[in-house]
Amino acid sequence: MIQNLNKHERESLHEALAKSGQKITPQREIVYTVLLAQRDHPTVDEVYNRALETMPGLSLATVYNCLETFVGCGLVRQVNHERESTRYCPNLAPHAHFRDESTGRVHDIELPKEILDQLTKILPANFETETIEISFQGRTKSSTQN
Amino acid sequence: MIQNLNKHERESLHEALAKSGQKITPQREIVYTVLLAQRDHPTVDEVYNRALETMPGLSLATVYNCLETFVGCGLVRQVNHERESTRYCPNLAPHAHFRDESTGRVHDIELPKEILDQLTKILPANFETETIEISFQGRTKSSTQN
DNA sequence: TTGAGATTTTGAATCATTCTAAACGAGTAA
DNA sequence: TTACTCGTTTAGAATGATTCAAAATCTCAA
Repeated sequence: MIQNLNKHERESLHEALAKSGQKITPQREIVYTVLLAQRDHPTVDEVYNRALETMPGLSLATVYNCLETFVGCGLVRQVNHERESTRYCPNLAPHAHFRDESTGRVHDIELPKEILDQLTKILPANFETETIEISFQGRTKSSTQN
Repeated sequence: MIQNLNKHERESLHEALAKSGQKITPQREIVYTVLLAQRDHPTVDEVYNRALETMPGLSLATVYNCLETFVGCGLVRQVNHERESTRYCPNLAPHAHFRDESTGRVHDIELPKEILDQLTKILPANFETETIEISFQGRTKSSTQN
């Protein structure tokens, strides 16, 4: 079952929403809770189904809305791979993603600050970056499967 | 108007198709020609409309087919940004993409080999990469607009 | 407690992409 | 030449994730 948000988690949610002038709603709390509970980069549909267990009346559109709101206030990142359904990730530390083609799973890859710095340096001077997305695609060589 | 393929370009097309056991067709030549003629990362629809000028009967499905074929034989790369239409890019040198939010345009950014090397090093040992996608999103600070 | 404005809900609409089945075409064997 | 085979193209239908619209409901500041 899905744990409630702890004090710190609830605070960052409320803070982030307040900062961008949005309201706290049960739906938003639950969707955020679902994201934190299982950090496996779920799709909207997966979030929806997990959230339904706690709030049976919840609608899919609301999940879309909530997630969009979270992305808007920087609480959550979108993960896009090819044309697949968008996935969502509450890991705010700079990181890349590795998508395992055999399982479809997405793994977070910690991203050293130096590399990020170097990356921004390859841009022409007048290019101002807002977001950088780095995604690997490949396979994991079994044995110690992650 | 769209130039024909030069000798070298036609050769790489034929070679790539032959290597993966596929046929040379007028449609494929035209679609490839369109891609080389204007390297602005067109969407399928844009490619389709440009190609129609040369081959009025061409169908959209065929453009999808051709582009998929090219990606399959490594002649062309897909460029995905968020949920937008897939764009296509005949630049085979390793490079990243910068998407200008104000214009929607996508710019190629040359990618130094060292950075690529460093990037593959941050992966766990058993992760085998097939493709890496690096995309920046932001704005260009006018003045010397590119 | 109230009212304004934000949010949620349902179901319809959109739109890029994929699928299907029939027609076509190039190359090969007879 | 003719027939055959297979990959390709075509048109249109189908799919599926996402967005939209309008009405109902809720949140929060006053």
